Amino acid sequence: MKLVPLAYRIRRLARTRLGLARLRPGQLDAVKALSKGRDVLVVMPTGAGKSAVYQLAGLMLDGPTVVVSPLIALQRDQLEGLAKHGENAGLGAVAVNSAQSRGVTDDAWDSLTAGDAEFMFLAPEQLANATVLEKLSKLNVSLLAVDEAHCVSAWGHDFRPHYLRIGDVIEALGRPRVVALTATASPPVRAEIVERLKMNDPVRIVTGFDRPNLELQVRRFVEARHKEKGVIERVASLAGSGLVYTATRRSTEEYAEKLREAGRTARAYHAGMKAAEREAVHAGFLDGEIDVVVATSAFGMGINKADVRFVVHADVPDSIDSYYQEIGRAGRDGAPALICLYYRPEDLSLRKFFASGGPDEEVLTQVAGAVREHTEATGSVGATELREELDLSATKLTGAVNLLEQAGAVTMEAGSRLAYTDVAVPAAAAVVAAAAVDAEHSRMDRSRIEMMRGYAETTGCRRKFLLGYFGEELVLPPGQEGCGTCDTCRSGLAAESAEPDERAVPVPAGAVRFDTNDRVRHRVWGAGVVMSDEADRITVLFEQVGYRTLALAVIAADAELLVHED
DNA sequence: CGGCCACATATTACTATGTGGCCGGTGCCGTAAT
Repeated sequence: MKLVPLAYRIRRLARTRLGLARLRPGQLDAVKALSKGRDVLVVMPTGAGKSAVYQLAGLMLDGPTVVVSPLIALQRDQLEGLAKHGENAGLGAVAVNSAQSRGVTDDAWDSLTAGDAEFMFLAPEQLANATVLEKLSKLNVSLLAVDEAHCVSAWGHDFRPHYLRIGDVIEALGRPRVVALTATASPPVRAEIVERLKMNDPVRIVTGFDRPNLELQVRRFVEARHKEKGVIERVASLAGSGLVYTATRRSTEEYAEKLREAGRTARAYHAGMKAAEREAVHAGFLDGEIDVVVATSAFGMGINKADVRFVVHADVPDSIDSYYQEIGRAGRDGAPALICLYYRPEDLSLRKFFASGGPDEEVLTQVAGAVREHTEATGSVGATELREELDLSATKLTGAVNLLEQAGAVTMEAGSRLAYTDVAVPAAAAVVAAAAVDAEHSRMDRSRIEMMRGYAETTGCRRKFLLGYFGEELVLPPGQEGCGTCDTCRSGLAAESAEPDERAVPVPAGAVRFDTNDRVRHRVWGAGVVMSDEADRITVLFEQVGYRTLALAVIAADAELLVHED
């Protein structure tokens, strides 16, 4: 056999099958690593060609590729994208979901089994279906791609708990290669994706987060009505099309109406609207008929419009991760775009309410008790059997099982059978342990909200703050401090606050320095990583308690409080 | 946690302020009723 270099074969496939003349370095590295049998985590901006990574790797590896995708609408887009290249290119793709007829689903399985289709798209919930899993396990799946992989962390804990079960599915399928792809993931989110998907020492390909064409601004308000007025007047005056994000469905409708009165073709968008109406707004925005969409976080994934000129937030989102996702929809054509957050500290309270979540203790008690009884009687219980017995929705049951499993009280065995780890432990103790796991997660969520407060209230360079959150340093020409294009840099506030403030408690000259990405240990909060360092404070992400900001003066006054690790 | 609504009360005829209760985001799935 003639030895053809891997990179050459990949490039040839890209050219002949996908019609891609060139591959970006990250794409090629990812496909190479997958072809050699490695797992890969890809963090790349939208439009950089994440899809091509799993498409090429899927073609390189023998056996079908399963793509886990959060929305059926996204699955359709991907199918259409592949269909463009024609089935003859070996790119046959099918989907399995509840929105299509039984016949279409049967055909999908047939063409996958016959080898006519290489790719199967499905939502994580499908993988909880025993029939689906059984069919897949007979097909020698060679690659499992998790698209929009940040959903594992963002949705897995409560909203869509099946995201936390994908790791078990991967093992049940005999450990195919795994590729996780997302545009936005801070270091802790990356770590969580790798852990939850049980990825095996993955190659991490992370391209830069900086978007220099986005001008970053924050406007702070005391009165709610002043903030609303500010948003309306600003958006009414901006050129081009854009997005306004709000926290509630109701306020999307209110802002949209006021913006229409102010002369814009604005429409609301939220998950409470009828599907046809949502599609109409989406389509109208893409073709330019609608120039402003006022939306909850429902509007976003799969929106591919290059010339979005502004993203205005009328309410603060729940994390910098979400914020970065939402503002990242602006200026994809590379031309300047305006990003402005209209901020009131009180608006954080709604986010705290959503973060407080908390497990349904009654459900936890039911599930823990039932699994324990079954384990005593027969050793284990099937998930479907348990769901019918307790009359719970799949989502509720999975959420409870996830927590009990993380607490070590319940174990998932082969064939998705559940077993109680130690029947000597009463169910009530398992419930307490599971609630503690959930409380830890809520603490992490609240600390992420605090980071959002930090961004809104910082007097330093906002771009530096955002990049620091994603573990990246702002690279500037020598002598230049700050990006120069965010509001604090333009006003001189960032430069001013970078100078030591003589009114502040002085930091002793000989004090230990902490730099971004240093590993540290706090006497009370344990191990962590420094996420950002400013003139008088640092922010640390602690493994147990999440993000905390510490004043340098306080650290300096107590040499044992925070120390370097290693 | 904070905003909004309905309703009550107070002040004085159409409005102003206070109080208690309730609500608030993201999407799969599968099944029942047309």
